[in-house]
Amino acid sequence: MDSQYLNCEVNHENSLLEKELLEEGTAQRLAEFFKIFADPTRIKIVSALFKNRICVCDLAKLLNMSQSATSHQLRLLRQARLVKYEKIGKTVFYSLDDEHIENIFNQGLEHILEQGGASV
Amino acid sequence: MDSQYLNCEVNHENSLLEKELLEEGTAQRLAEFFKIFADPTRIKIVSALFKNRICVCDLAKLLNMSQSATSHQLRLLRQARLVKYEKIGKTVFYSLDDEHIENIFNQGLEHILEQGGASV
DNA sequence: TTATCATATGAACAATCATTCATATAAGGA
DNA sequence: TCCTTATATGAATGATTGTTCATATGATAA
Repeated sequence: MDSQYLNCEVNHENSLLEKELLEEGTAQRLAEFFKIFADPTRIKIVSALFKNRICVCDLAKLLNMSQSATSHQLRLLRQARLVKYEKIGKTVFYSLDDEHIENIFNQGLEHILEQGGASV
Repeated sequence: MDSQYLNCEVNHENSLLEKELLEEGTAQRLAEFFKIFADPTRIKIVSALFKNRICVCDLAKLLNMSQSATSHQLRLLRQARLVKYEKIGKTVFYSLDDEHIENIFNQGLEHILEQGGASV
């Protein structure tokens, strides 16, 4: 680890590689963002909110999960500003709050559908 | 947990909600897919491969990471079929192998750039 | 062959994370 | 007021994951 330069024995003209690498902070934030989609429960929540405004207790029943688990996941989605909520009486309704979600979600879906049974 | 139906005391006309929920298997595969983008190291690898074909040792230096760690991450990307490789002599060159990556990646990037400093 | 370089991989470990359990808040109804 | 309903959240726990370390494979050079 003494050289700053790219230097396999093989010499591949890579002098401008460093410029193409995402900087640390950006990579971190981007990873944080994708982490939100990296869980089946949250994926299902997002898919449920796609066409509906849903309260927590209905969502919990729909997911067949505890109210607590559902609420914890909604908190993550809230903190990432992917959902917004609206309190009416005792009930809190959640809905989507980002235009990119639909695109990213669908592209991911397209990907896994095309791939067929290509998991390892 | 005795009722299968959506039944807050509040009645919100939700009778068709169940159809909108992604089924378990799909949600799981989609989450698996996004999990690959959910790590800064892999994000950086993908960003580096965007415009280049790179060998493992150069990539390790570029990331300032050990050869082993780099190789482990490349294995995940390989298993997800997001990268392909080409062995030339001792050297293995990796490159991107999916058309959706660029779109998903850029949409994510757009998202975090728009958001500014909106982390919680 | 023996040595070295490039890469891959199993095991171990620390860190992160999703869920559960218990409890808290806050709104209505009796 | 007291009780119930809807939601939120801190702490604990089991599972998952990224990295390191040690080692293995496979190719080239001497």
